[in-house]
Amino acid sequence: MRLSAKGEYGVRAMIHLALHYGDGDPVPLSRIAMEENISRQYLEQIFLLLRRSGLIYSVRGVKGGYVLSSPPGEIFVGDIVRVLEGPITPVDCLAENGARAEVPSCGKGEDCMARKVWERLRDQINQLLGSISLQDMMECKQAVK
Amino acid sequence: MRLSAKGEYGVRAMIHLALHYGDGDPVPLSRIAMEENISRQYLEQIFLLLRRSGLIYSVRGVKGGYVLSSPPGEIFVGDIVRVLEGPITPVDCLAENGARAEVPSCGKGEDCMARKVWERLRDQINQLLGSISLQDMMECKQAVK
DNA sequence: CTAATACCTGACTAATTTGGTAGGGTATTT
DNA sequence: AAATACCCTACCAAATTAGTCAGGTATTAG
Repeated sequence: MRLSAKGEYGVRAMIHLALHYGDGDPVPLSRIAMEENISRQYLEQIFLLLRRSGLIYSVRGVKGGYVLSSPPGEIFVGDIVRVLEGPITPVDCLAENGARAEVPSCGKGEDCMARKVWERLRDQINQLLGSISLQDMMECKQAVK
Repeated sequence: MRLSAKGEYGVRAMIHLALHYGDGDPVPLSRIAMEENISRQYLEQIFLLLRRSGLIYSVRGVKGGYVLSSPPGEIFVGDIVRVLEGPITPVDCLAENGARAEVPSCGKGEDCMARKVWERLRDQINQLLGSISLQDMMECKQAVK
């Protein structure tokens, strides 16, 4: 039940961008890497994913860098984590076949007793991560349950 | 944010034991492995951990097998997951130094904005997994929030 | 125009984790 | 004494993780 460094770094970097949102000019990756103590080349990989997902956009050239695509209030931790870590689900057996509920490897169907727990857990995690925006984090607001 | 097969198998196997709790005789591992569709030798590794943790005990010999150490109402999903997957924490920076709050690798201290999110997430997951017992799962009860 | 800055990309890699197997042992009971 | 079933160590292949390397391309300050 652990995020990888990718997700952790990604969230930190996005907070960093949020703090400079509205400054006028983009934040260079090298600066984020330095201040957040993350390898520049590794962070580039992370930003590649974030950019492709549309959460941020880039400006090339001398005074280039990265900018949030939306205001901090409209980007949620869950969005970031999903982009960097894939779908949030405690076990594979309920990953992304959605309402189909294809019979999983365990051979049990709807009557799998463990399944209900994992569903509840998944929903709670998603609900929590989907309710905290970058804005909330900047203001240290506790998200409302 | 995913459990490994170890945790998933472990919970399934423990539910299996719960269903036979009070039967009088222990459930052989080979039967659980077969009915749950898990490799016997892999399940042995899992049961080794569960036994050492005290959640189950074993009976050797011909009609041997495994038995829950406590009634199903007193064993919680969180206990099982913690034994098999280690402490439940979304990121390492808040793993198990407890109240010490040693300054983590990111170099930031208390004022790390991401940290609060991870703490909340950790607490919610722990609370949920700590509130669902094997008994609840057998009865398909939804744990009370 | 050109040098510097900064993004962009693919390939590679060492270490760790994961999900097992193999092959034996040991205790107990029928 | 033979069968059952737990016990334990060691090994392994594949995947993942957390990066590094070595370049490329776009833009702009001067």
